[in-house]
Amino acid sequence: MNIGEVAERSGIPPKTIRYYEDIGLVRPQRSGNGYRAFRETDLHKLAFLGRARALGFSIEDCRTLLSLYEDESRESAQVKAVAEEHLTAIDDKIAQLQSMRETLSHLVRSCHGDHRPDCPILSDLAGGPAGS
Amino acid sequence: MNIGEVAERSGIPPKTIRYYEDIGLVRPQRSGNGYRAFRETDLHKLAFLGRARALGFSIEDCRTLLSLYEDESRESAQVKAVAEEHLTAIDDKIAQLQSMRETLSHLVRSCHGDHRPDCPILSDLAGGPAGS
DNA sequence: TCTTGAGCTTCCAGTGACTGGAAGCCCTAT
DNA sequence: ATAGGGCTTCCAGTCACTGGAAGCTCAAGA
Repeated sequence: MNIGEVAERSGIPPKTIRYYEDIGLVRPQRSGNGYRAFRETDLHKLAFLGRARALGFSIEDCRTLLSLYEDESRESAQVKAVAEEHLTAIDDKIAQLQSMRETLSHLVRSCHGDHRPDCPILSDLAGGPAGS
Repeated sequence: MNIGEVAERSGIPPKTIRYYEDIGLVRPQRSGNGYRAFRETDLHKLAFLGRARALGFSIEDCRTLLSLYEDESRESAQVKAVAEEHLTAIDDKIAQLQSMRETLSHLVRSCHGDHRPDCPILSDLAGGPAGS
């Protein structure tokens, strides 16, 4: 398989596949013409990577997960630990965004949003409660 | 004021303040010795930037918000538009993270996490429902 | 056979918003 | 005189790609 077909079947753009090779996540063989020659296992790996990335795992996490996947003697606890840590990071991120969201939506609601210059959003940014 | 004092009072690290000068967000004067000489208005601007960044506004949004802040003839609708767009982006991000969170927490719950190698997390990554 | 166009290759640079580090000047205190 | 801390600039690295340029390969059509 050439890179184009792999890209289509895995849903990962050619550029990204080349990048993954650069950083050692996949190691396709080469044909005589210098083209990358992917086997089914490479495609499988890339699909794995695509799903892991879609769940927000970092590239380094993906590397770990792939190596666990290929390690017959892994312990599921290792996988679970990686996933739990990531889950915690996601929760933290959500909490942070929700806190921003709360402040921001409050400010947006309090701004009349017309042709006049007074704006509680700017007042808040300019110095906190001085504007409220 | 030198950069150190401004950093302390605004909560923004010196490196970041220099970066903000590089990209034209602040324009401190210079003393005879080449040191940056910040006035109160510069400090005020940096505090404004710190709050806007804490709400997740991009640097470009911050630039816009600063210029609106300094524009006496602004219309509050302009400010509100920027904030609403950002709010929508935050909502999108939260939704995306919550979707990840849901899938991931489901997988984590279904993994026994012991010394055995079978792992529904890896099975899912390796090909979706084939592992369940 | 020649050409055309798509697909492949590599390499370099840019994204956002900083952050770390090196080399070196300035200022104050001892 | 020297030690130290603070200031300066510039370069490089972060993360995960992504765009673009220059050039090679291959299959199809005139």
